[in-house]
Amino acid sequence: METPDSPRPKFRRRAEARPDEVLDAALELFTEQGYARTTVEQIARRAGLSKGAVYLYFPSKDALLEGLVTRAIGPLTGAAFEMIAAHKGDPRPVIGQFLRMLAAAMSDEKIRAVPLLVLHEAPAAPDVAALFRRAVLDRALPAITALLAQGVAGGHIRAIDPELTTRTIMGPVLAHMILSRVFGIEPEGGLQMEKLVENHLSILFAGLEPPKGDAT
Amino acid sequence: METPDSPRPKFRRRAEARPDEVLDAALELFTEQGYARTTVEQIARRAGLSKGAVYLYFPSKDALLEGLVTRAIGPLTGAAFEMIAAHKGDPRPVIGQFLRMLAAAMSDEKIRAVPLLVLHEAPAAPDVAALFRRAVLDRALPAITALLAQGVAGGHIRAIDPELTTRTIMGPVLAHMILSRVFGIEPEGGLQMEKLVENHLSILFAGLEPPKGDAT
DNA sequence: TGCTACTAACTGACCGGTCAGTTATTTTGT
DNA sequence: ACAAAATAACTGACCGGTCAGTTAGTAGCA
Repeated sequence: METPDSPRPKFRRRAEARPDEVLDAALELFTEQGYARTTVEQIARRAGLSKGAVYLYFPSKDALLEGLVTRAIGPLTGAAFEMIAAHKGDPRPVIGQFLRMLAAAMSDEKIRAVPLLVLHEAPAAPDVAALFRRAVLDRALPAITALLAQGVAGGHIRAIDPELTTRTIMGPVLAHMILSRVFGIEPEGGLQMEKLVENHLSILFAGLEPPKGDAT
Repeated sequence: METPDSPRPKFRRRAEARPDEVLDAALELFTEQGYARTTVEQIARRAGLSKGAVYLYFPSKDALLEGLVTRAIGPLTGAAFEMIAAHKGDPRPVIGQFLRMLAAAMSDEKIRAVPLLVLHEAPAAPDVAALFRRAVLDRALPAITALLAQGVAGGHIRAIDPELTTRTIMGPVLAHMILSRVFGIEPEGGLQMEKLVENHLSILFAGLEPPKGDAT
Protein backbone atom coordinates (compact mmCIF):
# COMPACT_ATOMS: atom_id res chain seq x y z
CA MET A 1 0.00 0.00 0.00
CA GLU A 2 1.93 3.01 1.23
CA THR A 3 4.43 4.28 -1.29
CA PRO A 4 6.23 6.44 1.22
CA ASP A 5 6.39 9.79 -0.48
CA SER A 6 5.02 11.66 2.50
CA PRO A 7 8.33 11.60 4.42
CA ARG A 8 10.05 12.78 1.23
CA PRO A 9 13.50 11.31 0.94
CA LYS A 10 15.87 14.15 0.22
CA PHE A 11 17.67 12.22 -2.45
CA ARG A 12 17.94 8.75 -3.79
CA ARG A 13 20.98 6.89 -4.94
CA ARG A 14 19.79 5.95 -8.35
CA ALA A 15 16.28 6.81 -9.39
CA GLU A 16 13.60 8.53 -7.45
CA ALA A 17 10.83 6.11 -8.41
CA ARG A 18 12.04 3.00 -6.68
CA PRO A 19 8.70 1.93 -5.22
CA ASP A 20 7.11 2.02 -8.65
CA GLU A 21 9.91 -0.05 -10.11
CA VAL A 22 9.46 -2.62 -7.41
CA LEU A 23 5.74 -2.74 -8.06
CA ASP A 24 6.35 -3.17 -11.78
CA ALA A 25 8.63 -6.12 -11.12
CA ALA A 26 6.17 -7.61 -8.66
CA LEU A 27 3.30 -7.31 -11.11
CA GLU A 28 5.27 -9.06 -13.81
CA LEU A 29 6.28 -11.91 -11.58
CA PHE A 30 2.92 -12.30 -9.87
CA THR A 31 1.34 -12.43 -13.31
CA GLU A 32 3.79 -15.02 -14.57
CA GLN A 33 3.87 -17.30 -11.55
CA GLY A 34 1.18 -16.27 -9.14
CA TYR A 35 1.69 -14.63 -5.77
CA ALA A 36 2.58 -17.66 -3.70
CA ARG A 37 5.26 -18.98 -6.04
CA THR A 38 6.98 -15.64 -6.39
CA THR A 39 9.67 -14.87 -3.85
CA VAL A 40 10.60 -11.44 -2.63
CA GLU A 41 14.15 -12.17 -3.75
CA GLN A 42 12.95 -12.63 -7.34
CA ILE A 43 11.08 -9.36 -7.23
CA ALA A 44 14.11 -7.57 -5.87
CA ARG A 45 16.38 -9.02 -8.55
CA ARG A 46 14.09 -8.04 -11.38
CA ALA A 47 13.85 -4.52 -10.00
CA GLY A 48 17.64 -4.45 -9.79
CA LEU A 49 17.73 -4.46 -6.01
CA SER A 50 18.49 -6.68 -3.11
CA LYS A 51 15.80 -8.27 -1.03
CA GLY A 52 16.49 -6.06 1.94
CA ALA A 53 15.97 -2.94 -0.15
CA VAL A 54 12.46 -4.04 -1.00
CA TYR A 55 11.67 -3.95 2.69
CA LEU A 56 12.87 -0.35 2.76
CA TYR A 57 9.85 0.56 0.67
CA PHE A 58 7.25 -2.05 1.59
CA PRO A 59 6.67 -3.50 5.00
CA SER A 60 5.71 -6.96 3.76
CA LYS A 61 5.08 -9.10 0.72
CA ASP A 62 1.35 -8.65 1.20
CA ALA A 63 1.86 -4.90 1.02
CA LEU A 64 3.20 -5.33 -2.51
CA LEU A 65 -0.05 -6.89 -3.64
CA GLU A 66 -2.06 -4.23 -1.89
CA GLY A 67 0.18 -1.56 -3.39
CA LEU A 68 -0.43 -2.88 -6.87
CA VAL A 69 -4.16 -2.65 -6.45
CA THR A 70 -4.19 0.81 -4.91
CA ARG A 71 -1.90 2.08 -7.63
CA ALA A 72 -4.20 0.64 -10.28
CA ILE A 73 -7.42 2.00 -8.87
CA GLY A 74 -5.97 5.38 -8.01
CA PRO A 75 -6.78 7.08 -11.32
CA LEU A 76 -10.41 5.94 -11.17
CA THR A 77 -12.55 8.90 -10.32
CA GLY A 78 -16.20 8.79 -9.51
CA ALA A 79 -16.98 11.33 -12.21
CA ALA A 80 -17.22 8.86 -15.07
CA PHE A 81 -19.52 6.54 -13.16
CA GLU A 82 -21.76 9.40 -12.12
CA MET A 83 -22.03 10.56 -15.70
CA ILE A 84 -23.17 7.11 -16.74
CA ALA A 85 -25.71 6.87 -13.95
CA ALA A 86 -27.08 10.35 -14.66
CA HIS A 87 -27.56 9.88 -18.40
CA LYS A 88 -31.04 10.51 -19.79
CA GLY A 89 -32.31 9.02 -23.02
CA ASP A 90 -31.40 5.88 -24.95
CA PRO A 91 -28.71 4.13 -22.89
CA ARG A 92 -27.23 2.29 -25.83
CA PRO A 93 -24.72 4.90 -27.00
CA VAL A 94 -23.39 5.16 -23.47
CA ILE A 95 -23.16 1.40 -23.16
CA GLY A 96 -21.27 1.32 -26.44
CA GLN A 97 -18.81 3.95 -25.26
CA PHE A 98 -18.35 2.23 -21.95
CA LEU A 99 -17.72 -1.19 -23.43
CA ARG A 100 -15.31 0.13 -26.03
CA MET A 101 -13.39 1.91 -23.33
CA LEU A 102 -13.38 -1.18 -21.16
CA ALA A 103 -12.21 -3.30 -24.07
CA ALA A 104 -9.42 -0.88 -24.87
CA ALA A 105 -8.26 -0.93 -21.28
CA MET A 106 -8.39 -4.70 -21.12
CA SER A 107 -6.35 -4.98 -24.30
CA ASP A 108 -3.46 -3.31 -22.50
CA GLU A 109 -1.50 -5.96 -20.64
CA LYS A 110 -0.28 -3.53 -18.01
CA ILE A 111 -3.84 -2.58 -17.14
CA ARG A 112 -5.63 -5.89 -17.26
CA ALA A 113 -2.89 -7.60 -15.27
CA VAL A 114 -4.14 -6.15 -12.00
CA PRO A 115 -7.77 -7.28 -12.17
CA LEU A 116 -6.59 -10.68 -13.30
CA LEU A 117 -4.16 -10.85 -10.43
CA VAL A 118 -6.91 -9.96 -8.00
CA LEU A 119 -9.04 -12.64 -9.55
CA HIS A 120 -6.38 -15.27 -9.00
CA GLU A 121 -5.39 -14.29 -5.51
CA ALA A 122 -8.80 -13.43 -4.14
CA PRO A 123 -9.25 -16.57 -2.00
CA ALA A 124 -5.87 -16.06 -0.36
CA ALA A 125 -6.21 -12.30 -0.10
CA PRO A 126 -9.82 -11.40 0.65
CA ASP A 127 -8.87 -7.92 1.86
CA VAL A 128 -7.35 -7.02 -1.45
CA ALA A 129 -10.33 -8.49 -3.27
CA ALA A 130 -12.67 -6.36 -1.17
CA LEU A 131 -10.59 -3.28 -1.86
CA PHE A 132 -10.82 -3.86 -5.58
CA ARG A 133 -14.50 -4.63 -5.39
CA ARG A 134 -15.35 -1.44 -3.59
CA ALA A 135 -13.27 0.73 -5.86
CA VAL A 136 -14.38 -0.78 -9.14
CA LEU A 137 -17.31 -3.12 -9.16
CA ASP A 138 -19.41 -1.41 -6.54
CA ARG A 139 -19.21 1.73 -8.59
CA ALA A 140 -19.50 0.39 -12.13
CA LEU A 141 -22.33 -2.08 -11.72
CA PRO A 142 -24.80 0.24 -9.99
CA ALA A 143 -24.06 2.96 -12.55
CA ILE A 144 -24.93 0.65 -15.44
CA THR A 145 -27.96 -0.65 -13.57
CA ALA A 146 -29.25 2.88 -13.07
CA LEU A 147 -28.61 3.70 -16.70
CA LEU A 148 -30.62 0.71 -17.82
CA ALA A 149 -33.46 1.34 -15.41
CA GLN A 150 -33.74 4.86 -16.73
CA GLY A 151 -33.75 3.54 -20.30
CA VAL A 152 -36.53 1.10 -19.50
CA ALA A 153 -38.57 3.75 -17.72
CA GLY A 154 -38.18 6.08 -20.68
CA GLY A 155 -39.18 3.41 -23.17
CA HIS A 156 -35.84 3.57 -24.96
CA ILE A 157 -35.16 -0.11 -24.47
CA ARG A 158 -37.19 -3.21 -23.71
CA ALA A 159 -38.35 -4.00 -20.20
CA ILE A 160 -35.46 -6.15 -19.13
CA ASP A 161 -34.14 -6.62 -15.60
CA PRO A 162 -31.56 -3.83 -15.20
CA GLU A 163 -29.43 -5.56 -12.61
CA LEU A 164 -29.18 -8.88 -14.42
CA THR A 165 -28.67 -7.20 -17.77
CA THR A 166 -25.42 -5.69 -16.53
CA ARG A 167 -24.08 -9.24 -16.73
CA THR A 168 -25.24 -9.64 -20.29
CA ILE A 169 -23.48 -6.40 -21.15
CA MET A 170 -20.16 -6.90 -19.41
CA GLY A 171 -19.93 -10.67 -19.16
CA PRO A 172 -18.62 -11.37 -22.65
CA VAL A 173 -15.76 -8.91 -22.35
CA LEU A 174 -14.75 -10.23 -18.95
CA ALA A 175 -15.10 -13.85 -19.98
CA HIS A 176 -13.13 -13.27 -23.16
CA MET A 177 -10.29 -11.70 -21.22
CA ILE A 178 -10.28 -14.39 -18.58
CA LEU A 179 -10.44 -17.31 -20.98
CA SER A 180 -7.67 -15.93 -23.11
CA ARG A 181 -5.42 -15.40 -20.16
CA VAL A 182 -6.18 -18.43 -18.06
CA PHE A 183 -6.43 -21.00 -20.81
CA GLY A 184 -4.76 -19.27 -23.72
CA ILE A 185 -7.98 -19.51 -25.67
CA GLU A 186 -8.15 -16.98 -28.46
CA PRO A 187 -10.06 -16.74 -31.71
CA GLU A 188 -7.90 -17.29 -34.76
CA GLY A 189 -5.85 -14.18 -35.27
CA GLY A 190 -5.33 -12.69 -31.85
CA LEU A 191 -7.47 -11.44 -29.04
CA GLN A 192 -9.66 -9.30 -31.31
CA MET A 193 -11.12 -7.45 -28.39
CA GLU A 194 -12.43 -4.69 -30.66
CA LYS A 195 -14.13 -7.08 -33.03
CA LEU A 196 -15.59 -8.97 -30.10
CA VAL A 197 -17.11 -5.81 -28.69
CA GLU A 198 -18.60 -4.73 -32.02
CA ASN A 199 -20.10 -8.15 -32.61
CA HIS A 200 -21.44 -8.21 -29.08
CA LEU A 201 -22.89 -4.71 -29.28
CA SER A 202 -24.71 -5.48 -32.51
CA ILE A 203 -26.49 -8.41 -30.88
CA LEU A 204 -27.03 -6.57 -27.62
CA PHE A 205 -28.47 -3.41 -29.15
CA ALA A 206 -30.82 -5.36 -31.39
CA GLY A 207 -31.84 -7.43 -28.37
CA LEU A 208 -32.69 -4.31 -26.37
CA GLU A 209 -34.78 -2.73 -29.13
CA PRO A 210 -38.20 -1.83 -27.74
CA PRO A 211 -41.24 -3.43 -29.40
CA LYS A 212 -42.91 -1.33 -32.13
CA GLY A 213 -45.37 1.30 -31.03
CA ASP A 214 -44.68 3.04 -27.76
CA ALA A 215 -42.72 6.01 -26.40
CA THR A 216 -43.73 7.21 -22.98
CA MET B 1 -4.95 -38.81 -9.85
CA GLU B 2 -4.89 -42.62 -9.79
CA THR B 3 -7.43 -44.07 -7.42
CA PRO B 4 -5.84 -47.48 -7.07
CA ASP B 5 -8.68 -49.90 -7.62
CA SER B 6 -6.88 -51.97 -10.20
CA PRO B 7 -4.92 -54.02 -7.65
CA ARG B 8 -8.19 -54.72 -5.87
CA PRO B 9 -7.66 -54.64 -2.14
CA LYS B 10 -9.09 -57.81 -0.63
CA PHE B 11 -10.66 -55.75 2.09
CA ARG B 12 -10.57 -52.27 3.49
CA ARG B 13 -10.76 -51.30 7.11
CA ARG B 14 -13.42 -48.66 6.99
CA ALA B 15 -14.86 -47.54 3.72
CA GLU B 16 -13.79 -48.32 0.22
CA ALA B 17 -13.98 -44.71 -0.90
CA ARG B 18 -11.04 -43.20 0.91
CA PRO B 19 -9.53 -41.45 -2.10
CA ASP B 20 -12.84 -39.77 -2.79
CA GLU B 21 -13.07 -38.60 0.78
CA VAL B 22 -9.61 -37.13 0.56
CA LEU B 23 -10.52 -35.35 -2.65
CA ASP B 24 -13.67 -33.95 -1.08
CA ALA B 25 -11.67 -32.54 1.80
CA ALA B 26 -9.06 -31.16 -0.57
CA LEU B 27 -11.68 -29.47 -2.73
CA GLU B 28 -13.24 -27.79 0.28
CA LEU B 29 -9.95 -26.48 1.58
CA PHE B 30 -8.56 -25.45 -1.78
CA THR B 31 -11.78 -23.55 -2.37
CA GLU B 32 -11.64 -21.85 1.00
CA GLN B 33 -7.97 -20.95 1.12
CA GLY B 34 -6.45 -21.63 -2.26
CA TYR B 35 -4.00 -24.37 -3.11
CA ALA B 36 -0.81 -22.81 -1.83
CA ARG B 37 -2.14 -21.92 1.59
CA THR B 38 -3.65 -25.34 2.19
CA THR B 39 -1.38 -27.89 3.84
CA VAL B 40 -1.58 -31.61 3.29
CA GLU B 41 -1.94 -31.96 7.04
CA GLN B 42 -5.15 -29.89 6.93
CA ILE B 43 -6.56 -32.03 4.17
CA ALA B 44 -5.74 -35.19 6.06
CA ARG B 45 -7.38 -33.91 9.23
CA ARG B 46 -10.56 -32.91 7.49
CA ALA B 47 -10.76 -36.31 5.83
CA GLY B 48 -10.25 -37.90 9.23
CA LEU B 49 -6.81 -39.24 8.40
CA SER B 50 -3.19 -38.57 9.13
CA LYS B 51 -0.93 -36.87 6.67
CA GLY B 52 0.93 -40.06 5.91
CA ALA B 53 -2.27 -41.81 4.90
CA VAL B 54 -2.93 -39.21 2.23
CA TYR B 55 0.32 -40.24 0.60
CA LEU B 56 -0.95 -43.81 0.52
CA TYR B 57 -3.51 -42.72 -2.04
CA PHE B 58 -1.87 -39.81 -3.80
CA PRO B 59 1.79 -39.46 -4.68
CA SER B 60 1.97 -35.71 -4.14
CA LYS B 61 0.02 -32.61 -3.28
CA ASP B 62 -0.11 -31.74 -6.97
CA ALA B 63 -1.74 -35.08 -7.67
CA LEU B 64 -4.65 -34.03 -5.46
CA LEU B 65 -5.35 -31.06 -7.70
CA GLU B 66 -5.03 -33.17 -10.80
CA GLY B 67 -7.25 -35.81 -9.24
CA LEU B 68 -9.97 -33.26 -8.57
CA VAL B 69 -10.02 -32.16 -12.17
CA THR B 70 -10.00 -35.63 -13.67
CA ARG B 71 -12.78 -36.68 -11.34
CA ALA B 72 -14.82 -33.67 -12.37
CA ILE B 73 -14.39 -34.05 -16.10
CA GLY B 74 -14.81 -37.80 -16.08
CA PRO B 75 -18.59 -37.80 -16.63
CA LEU B 76 -18.32 -35.49 -19.62
CA THR B 77 -18.94 -37.45 -22.76
CA GLY B 78 -18.46 -36.20 -26.27
CA ALA B 79 -22.00 -37.16 -27.21
CA ALA B 80 -23.65 -33.98 -25.96
CA PHE B 81 -21.19 -31.76 -27.75
CA GLU B 82 -21.56 -33.68 -30.98
CA MET B 83 -25.32 -33.36 -30.79
CA ILE B 84 -24.99 -29.60 -30.47
CA ALA B 85 -22.57 -29.33 -33.35
CA ALA B 86 -24.70 -31.52 -35.59
CA HIS B 87 -27.98 -29.69 -35.01
CA LYS B 88 -29.82 -28.39 -38.07
CA GLY B 89 -32.29 -25.52 -38.00
CA ASP B 90 -32.73 -22.57 -35.67
CA PRO B 91 -29.92 -22.81 -33.11
CA ARG B 92 -31.74 -20.84 -30.47
CA PRO B 93 -33.62 -23.67 -28.76
CA VAL B 94 -30.38 -25.62 -28.46
CA ILE B 95 -28.58 -22.59 -27.08
CA GLY B 96 -31.38 -22.18 -24.55
CA GLN B 97 -31.12 -25.79 -23.45
CA PHE B 98 -27.38 -25.59 -23.23
CA LEU B 99 -27.32 -22.42 -21.18
CA ARG B 100 -30.01 -23.64 -18.81
CA MET B 101 -28.07 -26.82 -18.27
CA LEU B 102 -24.87 -24.91 -17.73
CA ALA B 103 -26.58 -22.58 -15.29
CA ALA B 104 -28.02 -25.48 -13.35
CA ALA B 105 -24.61 -27.10 -13.11
CA MET B 106 -22.99 -23.86 -11.99
CA SER B 107 -25.60 -23.36 -9.31
CA ASP B 108 -24.35 -26.50 -7.62
CA GLU B 109 -21.45 -25.59 -5.39
CA LYS B 110 -19.88 -29.02 -5.67
CA ILE B 111 -19.77 -28.77 -9.45
CA ARG B 112 -18.72 -25.19 -9.98
CA ALA B 113 -16.00 -25.44 -7.37
CA VAL B 114 -13.70 -27.30 -9.73
CA PRO B 115 -13.74 -24.86 -12.66
CA LEU B 116 -13.29 -22.02 -10.22
CA LEU B 117 -10.40 -23.80 -8.61
CA VAL B 118 -8.78 -24.30 -12.01
CA LEU B 119 -9.32 -20.64 -12.71
CA HIS B 120 -7.53 -19.62 -9.55
CA GLU B 121 -4.65 -22.03 -9.78
CA ALA B 122 -4.05 -21.92 -13.50
CA PRO B 123 -0.91 -19.76 -13.42
CA ALA B 124 0.72 -22.03 -10.86
CA ALA B 125 -0.56 -25.24 -12.45
CA PRO B 126 -0.57 -24.87 -16.22
CA ASP B 127 -0.76 -28.63 -16.75
CA VAL B 128 -4.01 -28.85 -14.87
CA ALA B 129 -5.35 -25.83 -16.70
CA ALA B 130 -4.49 -27.44 -20.04
CA LEU B 131 -6.17 -30.67 -18.97
CA PHE B 132 -9.35 -28.81 -18.13
CA ARG B 133 -9.19 -26.78 -21.27
CA ARG B 134 -8.90 -29.79 -23.54
CA ALA B 135 -11.66 -31.69 -21.80
CA VAL B 136 -14.16 -28.87 -21.55
CA LEU B 137 -13.51 -25.70 -23.48
CA ASP B 138 -11.97 -27.22 -26.58
CA ARG B 139 -15.09 -29.30 -26.95
CA ALA B 140 -17.81 -26.85 -25.94
CA LEU B 141 -16.70 -23.74 -27.80
CA PRO B 142 -16.25 -25.34 -31.24
CA ALA B 143 -19.59 -27.09 -30.87
CA ILE B 144 -21.41 -23.82 -30.25
CA THR B 145 -19.45 -22.13 -33.01
CA ALA B 146 -20.50 -24.81 -35.48
CA LEU B 147 -24.08 -24.56 -34.32
CA LEU B 148 -24.11 -20.82 -34.91
CA ALA B 149 -22.40 -21.05 -38.29
CA GLN B 150 -25.04 -23.50 -39.40
CA GLY B 151 -27.76 -21.19 -38.14
CA VAL B 152 -26.33 -18.27 -40.06
CA ALA B 153 -25.92 -20.32 -43.22
CA GLY B 154 -29.52 -21.49 -42.94
CA GLY B 155 -30.81 -17.97 -42.38
CA HIS B 156 -32.23 -18.84 -38.98
CA ILE B 157 -30.25 -16.12 -37.24
CA ARG B 158 -28.51 -12.93 -38.23
CA ALA B 159 -25.10 -12.94 -39.87
CA ILE B 160 -23.02 -12.59 -36.74
CA ASP B 161 -19.47 -13.89 -36.21
CA PRO B 162 -19.98 -17.43 -34.88
CA GLU B 163 -16.74 -17.65 -32.96
CA LEU B 164 -17.06 -14.29 -31.20
CA THR B 165 -20.73 -14.83 -30.52
CA THR B 166 -19.91 -17.83 -28.33
CA ARG B 167 -18.57 -15.24 -25.88
CA THR B 168 -21.78 -13.26 -26.00
CA ILE B 169 -23.68 -16.45 -25.25
CA MET B 170 -21.59 -17.91 -22.46
CA GLY B 171 -19.85 -14.85 -21.07
CA PRO B 172 -22.64 -13.60 -18.83
CA VAL B 173 -23.09 -16.95 -17.10
CA LEU B 174 -19.37 -17.35 -16.52
CA ALA B 175 -18.91 -13.76 -15.40
CA HIS B 176 -21.88 -13.98 -13.05
CA MET B 177 -20.48 -17.10 -11.44
CA ILE B 178 -16.99 -15.67 -11.14
CA LEU B 179 -18.04 -12.30 -9.76
CA SER B 180 -20.29 -13.87 -7.20
CA ARG B 181 -17.61 -16.21 -5.99
CA VAL B 182 -14.56 -14.03 -6.17
CA PHE B 183 -16.07 -10.81 -4.91
CA GLY B 184 -19.24 -11.97 -3.28
CA ILE B 185 -21.25 -9.86 -5.68
CA GLU B 186 -24.80 -11.03 -6.01
CA PRO B 187 -28.04 -9.41 -7.08
CA GLU B 188 -30.39 -8.76 -4.20
CA GLY B 189 -31.91 -12.07 -3.24
CA GLY B 190 -29.34 -14.69 -4.07
CA LEU B 191 -27.47 -15.84 -7.11
CA GLN B 192 -30.58 -16.03 -9.28
CA MET B 193 -28.79 -18.03 -11.93
CA GLU B 194 -32.07 -19.12 -13.50
CA LYS B 195 -33.43 -15.60 -13.72
CA LEU B 196 -30.16 -14.39 -15.12
CA VAL B 197 -30.27 -16.97 -17.88
CA GLU B 198 -33.85 -16.20 -18.81
CA ASN B 199 -33.17 -12.48 -18.92
CA HIS B 200 -30.04 -13.07 -20.95
CA LEU B 201 -31.74 -15.42 -23.38
CA SER B 202 -34.55 -12.98 -24.04
CA ILE B 203 -32.06 -10.31 -25.09
CA LEU B 204 -29.86 -12.75 -26.95
CA PHE B 205 -32.63 -14.37 -28.94
CA ALA B 206 -34.10 -11.04 -29.93
CA GLY B 207 -30.64 -9.87 -30.87
CA LEU B 208 -30.12 -12.86 -33.15
CA GLU B 209 -33.44 -12.49 -34.95
CA PRO B 210 -32.82 -12.34 -38.69
CA PRO B 211 -33.96 -9.20 -40.54
CA LYS B 212 -37.40 -9.44 -42.16
CA GLY B 213 -37.64 -11.05 -45.59
CA ASP B 214 -35.20 -13.84 -46.32
CA ALA B 215 -34.90 -17.63 -45.85
CA THR B 216 -32.32 -19.41 -47.97
C1' DT C 1 -15.10 -70.55 19.79
C1' DG C 2 -10.70 -69.07 20.50
C1' DC C 3 -5.98 -68.75 19.22
C1' DT C 4 -2.11 -67.58 16.12
C1' DA C 5 -0.33 -65.68 11.94
C1' DC C 6 -0.77 -62.33 8.75
C1' DT C 7 -1.32 -57.84 6.46
C1' DA C 8 -3.81 -53.73 5.01
C1' DA C 9 -4.51 -49.30 6.91
C1' DC C 10 -2.82 -45.89 9.37
C1' DT C 11 0.16 -42.89 12.42
C1' DG C 12 3.25 -39.19 13.80
C1' DA C 13 7.91 -37.92 14.35
C1' DC C 14 11.34 -36.36 11.51
C1' DC C 15 14.24 -34.46 7.60
C1' DG C 16 15.49 -31.26 4.10
C1' DG C 17 14.52 -27.33 1.75
C1' DT C 18 12.38 -22.89 1.12
C1' DC C 19 11.38 -18.27 2.09
C1' DA C 20 9.55 -13.98 4.60
C1' DG C 21 11.53 -10.91 7.27
C1' DT C 22 15.85 -8.92 10.17
C1' DT C 23 20.30 -7.06 11.01
C1' DA C 24 25.17 -5.99 10.81
C1' DT C 25 27.92 -4.03 7.48
C1' DT C 26 29.33 -1.56 3.29
C1' DT C 27 28.72 1.78 -0.41
C1' DT C 28 27.52 6.18 -2.26
C1' DG C 29 26.29 11.00 -2.70
C1' DT C 30 26.86 15.56 -0.75
C1' DA D 1 32.79 13.25 7.58
C1' DC D 2 28.24 11.96 7.68
C1' DA D 3 23.97 9.93 6.79
C1' DA D 4 20.99 7.90 3.49
C1' DA D 5 20.72 3.87 0.66
C1' DA D 6 21.58 -0.61 -0.21
C1' DT D 7 23.44 -5.14 0.62
C1' DA D 8 24.33 -9.92 1.91
C1' DA D 9 24.40 -13.00 5.41
C1' DC D 10 21.40 -14.80 8.67
C1' DT D 11 17.22 -16.63 11.40
C1' DG D 12 13.22 -19.00 12.42
C1' DA D 13 9.00 -20.86 11.03
C1' DC D 14 6.70 -23.61 7.99
C1' DC D 15 5.61 -27.48 5.06
C1' DG D 16 6.00 -31.31 1.56
C1' DG D 17 7.33 -35.73 1.64
C1' DT D 18 9.33 -40.14 4.07
C1' DC D 19 9.40 -44.04 6.93
C1' DA D 20 9.79 -47.06 11.02
C1' DG D 21 6.50 -48.58 13.79
C1' DT D 22 1.39 -49.41 15.53
C1' DT D 23 -3.38 -50.78 15.12
C1' DA D 24 -7.25 -53.15 13.57
C1' DG D 25 -9.07 -56.11 10.80
C1' DT D 26 -9.11 -61.16 8.18
C1' DA D 27 -8.09 -66.00 7.56
C1' DG D 28 -6.96 -70.46 8.86
C1' DC D 29 -6.84 -74.00 12.02
C1' DA D 30 -8.02 -76.72 15.98
